[in-house]
Amino acid sequence: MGTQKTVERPFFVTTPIFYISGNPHVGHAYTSIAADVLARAARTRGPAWALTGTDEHGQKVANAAEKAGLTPKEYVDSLAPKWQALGANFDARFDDFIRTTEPRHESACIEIFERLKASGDIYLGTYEGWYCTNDETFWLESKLVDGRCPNPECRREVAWLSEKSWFFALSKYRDRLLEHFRTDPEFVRPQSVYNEMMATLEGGLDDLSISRSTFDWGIPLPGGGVMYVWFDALLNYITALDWQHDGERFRTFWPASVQLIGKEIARFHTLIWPAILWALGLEAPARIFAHGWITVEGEKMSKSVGNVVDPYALVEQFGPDSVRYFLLREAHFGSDFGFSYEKLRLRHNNDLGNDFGNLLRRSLSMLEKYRNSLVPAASDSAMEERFNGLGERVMELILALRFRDALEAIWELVTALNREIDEKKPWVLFKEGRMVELDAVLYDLCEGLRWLAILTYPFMPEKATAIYNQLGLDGAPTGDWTIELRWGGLAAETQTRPGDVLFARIDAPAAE
RNA sequence: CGCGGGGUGGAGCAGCCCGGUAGCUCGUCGGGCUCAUAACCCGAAGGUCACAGGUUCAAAUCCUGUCCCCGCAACCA
Repeated sequence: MGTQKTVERPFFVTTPIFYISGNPHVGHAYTSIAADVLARAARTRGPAWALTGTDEHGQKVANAAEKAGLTPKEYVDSLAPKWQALGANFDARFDDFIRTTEPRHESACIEIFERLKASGDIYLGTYEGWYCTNDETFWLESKLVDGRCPNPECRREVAWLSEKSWFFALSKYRDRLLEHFRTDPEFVRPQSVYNEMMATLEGGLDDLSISRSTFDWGIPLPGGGVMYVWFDALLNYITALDWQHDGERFRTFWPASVQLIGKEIARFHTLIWPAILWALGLEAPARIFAHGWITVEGEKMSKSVGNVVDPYALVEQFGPDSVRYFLLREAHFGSDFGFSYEKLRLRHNNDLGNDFGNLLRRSLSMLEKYRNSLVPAASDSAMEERFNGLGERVMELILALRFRDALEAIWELVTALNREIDEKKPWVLFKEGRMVELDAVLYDLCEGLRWLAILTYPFMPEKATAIYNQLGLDGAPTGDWTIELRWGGLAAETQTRPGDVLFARIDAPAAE
């Protein structure tokens, strides 16, 4: 089972560090939410660490800063808080947020550079290619359009340039990468990305130029030039753990359990990154998972197309938990996913409002009417047998990043409880004075809801906690599932506290 | 011959790697219930799994070919 190695040791999950220029959109939130769900689930069973951050070097940042009339440092300092706030807006709690301009990162990067230089994995060579001075970019001959810069807004003439550059001996690691891919098919997920990277590998790898000398916004290298932004960016995953001083955090959490990425950066993470780690004598991450893109009406979100969905507006209208639920329930993690407000609204109303929220409400309402809001004593229940393996199943699905399947499994319990009410008809039992039967139903409802609070917590921490509290339980449902998820865990005489509607219905916007 | 992803009941998707009753959500139709957020429960209709060949006792699933859609310069998960 591929999930084994991700659960038996301290759990470490990362998002890519976000390139700081530009604005956060739902896609960034999507990655952060997924990482948060993994971390929250993992924390119920042991130590877990979630890392995110910002990628702040490079030509584009320097250009943008200049345009804004700021130094690059001032510029990135002004933007970083916006990215830190992104996770918080969706209740994604990271244990650390690293910025690549921090001393802890830069100094570790230099040390890595020096070490690899000493070992021969980094060497001085010559970088040649067609260079567009306007874009300050090298282009492959095959990309040129009529021999000119392929950027449609540029299209200037390019010049053949050759400069001294530091190289990372990537090609040296090709065989080991091939071997690694073959022996561990779970290393890169989903399958489509694995296949594509495998094909790239089979096609051969070139050494990677890792220094730039045409601009200076980057980590300065001894002897001049700056480190290529991608090389520096990848290193964040270990510099943040205090690799440099062989810190306890590093020793505890490396190698990473799951590194989440968007599929467009798979090459860097699945080929270059492991090679760098091996060059340093470290282990590759256990798994790299590339999720799909959120598309809008069939197109990838992009600023130029103007179809970017603003994550803050979504949170404001639906709340963080509904958006979290929607993205993970509706999308097949790993495939592209078509976003629409209407789908979000329907999930919010149907799954969360009608099925789940309403279940809580009707249950606690009956308990209030018939039993003064006091939980009856537990008795034998058919629910126990049917659902006793649910926690294990859901945990396994979450750690396998099958979020949708996990939520579907949880919803089997939601449906079963709603059906239980219909079949047992507590209002009839009450009228006829069949109190033993009534108590049995009411107990199952409350206990089932307690389970649901625990199971949905990683996905919807705020609402799950609210449910937990309405059930009369204090704190948040973050306990160890193997202990908490035993039918009968809810104590008799617990005083429930029916509260507000959890997922208020949201009506469709009026037709124009 | 550039690379890759995809074409499954009205809509959106799973299943395909490891062939063997085609599954989920929404929508539609019919019924039940009244505790509840006009919510809940049950049942039904509806699919030549893009098309054509092939392999097989058996193919949505494997192989070959064809058609159509979408990504692959930049911003960027």
